[in-house]
Amino acid sequence: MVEKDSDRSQVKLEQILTAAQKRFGHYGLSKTAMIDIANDIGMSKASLYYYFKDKETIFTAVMEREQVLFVHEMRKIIDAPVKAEQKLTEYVNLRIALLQKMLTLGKFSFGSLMEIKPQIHCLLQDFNKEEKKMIGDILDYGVKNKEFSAETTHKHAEFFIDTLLSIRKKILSEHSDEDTIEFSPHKYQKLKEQTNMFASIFIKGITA
Amino acid sequence: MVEKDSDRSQVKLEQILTAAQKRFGHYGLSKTAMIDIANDIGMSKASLYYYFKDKETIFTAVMEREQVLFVHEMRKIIDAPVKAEQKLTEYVNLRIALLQKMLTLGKFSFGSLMEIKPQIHCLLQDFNKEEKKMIGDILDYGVKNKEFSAETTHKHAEFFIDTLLSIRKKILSEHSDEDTIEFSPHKYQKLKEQTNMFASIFIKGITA
DNA sequence: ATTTGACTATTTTGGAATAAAAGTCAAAAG
DNA sequence: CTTTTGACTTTTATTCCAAAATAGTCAAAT
Repeated sequence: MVEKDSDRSQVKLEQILTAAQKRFGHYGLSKTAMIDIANDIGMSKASLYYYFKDKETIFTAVMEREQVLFVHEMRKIIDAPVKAEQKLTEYVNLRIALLQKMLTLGKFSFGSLMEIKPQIHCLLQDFNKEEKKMIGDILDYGVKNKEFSAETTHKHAEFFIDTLLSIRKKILSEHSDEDTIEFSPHKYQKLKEQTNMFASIFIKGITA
Repeated sequence: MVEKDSDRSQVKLEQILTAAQKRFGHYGLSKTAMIDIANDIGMSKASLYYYFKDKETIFTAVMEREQVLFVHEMRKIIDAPVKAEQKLTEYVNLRIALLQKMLTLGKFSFGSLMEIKPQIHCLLQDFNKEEKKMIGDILDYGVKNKEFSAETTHKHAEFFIDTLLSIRKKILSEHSDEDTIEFSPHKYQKLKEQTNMFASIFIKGITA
């Protein structure tokens, strides 16, 4: 594994992640072989292990990239001078887009993959916390603005994130014969409807 | 299969269902053999097929019993002269109790069983519709009483039921290593908290 | 510091043999 | 005619195993 962060190393790292992301996007985690990624960038398989501990770590790194990007987008929304209500709505829409990326990326079933691989599970859990923090910030901002009633914003943020996750999981797991999930336009539509409805009722429910 | 509904037949039917319910409750659907049920009531396995088409039908019948009981309880609540808000709250609590019965009964994973067995899937779908109708009635009642804002109660009822289902499924599927689900006190508590919070925010969200 | 071929270790796959349970039916019992 | 059953066939689940594929290691080379 690489220790020193030379420019040369950084380039290689990016190269690997980009190739891996393409493979994972097409074939999913399990059906992508390390040798495939290596061949794509004209490298030997063994070299990959110089840069990354194992396959799971590469996958995790790819996911993390997307998450970081998402958090950046969200921070922009959080810092924007608009009503808290609008921030929540934008979050919901942006979150669906992220889901879409994650799914086409991994072709994983929420149910199986997450529980088994500890590293990925851990990453998602951290991200979940980050999300709750962001929503908590939005709610606090809404309370400060007399937009929302001043209740336990922490609990509300947790509830908001958890429920949205529940909705996503349920809709995605419908009709899943195999362990791969296809994010059909129908599911996309349904998910959008239900999450938007949830957001709108949630907002009304906590409005001062 | 039995055609004529003699008293004698009815007694046998009940006997089978009761024995089956015990077995399913202890060992779940897949780990309960027809021969076990037959032995429990001193009958030959072949006789069971005189009364029921197949194993799945027995299981379905057992589940249906519980559902019918639940609907009766709910109708009592719906007809009671209390605020719609209270009716919704009572529904949520009663619904958790039903879930508990269903789970100890079948030890099934929502994810696997339901999709595969068409008959059970169908029963649950019908029950789902029945639930939406009941909640729709409560919402209509609430609108009539000026308790709730007069919006599309039908859509709201659907959303309410679907979201509660999502929440149940997600919490139940947490940490499920095998395909059996244990309804631990911890999960029970969590489920209660989240569904109650959802109900309370939902009610505020649609209150006039 | 980086790369790799040759290596080992682990996982997955497929298939055949086996066991277990589902489901059928003709004949018997009441 | 209704109900029951032992003996039967069919289907499904389990086990075992060998072969193939893939993950991951390491000493030597660049």
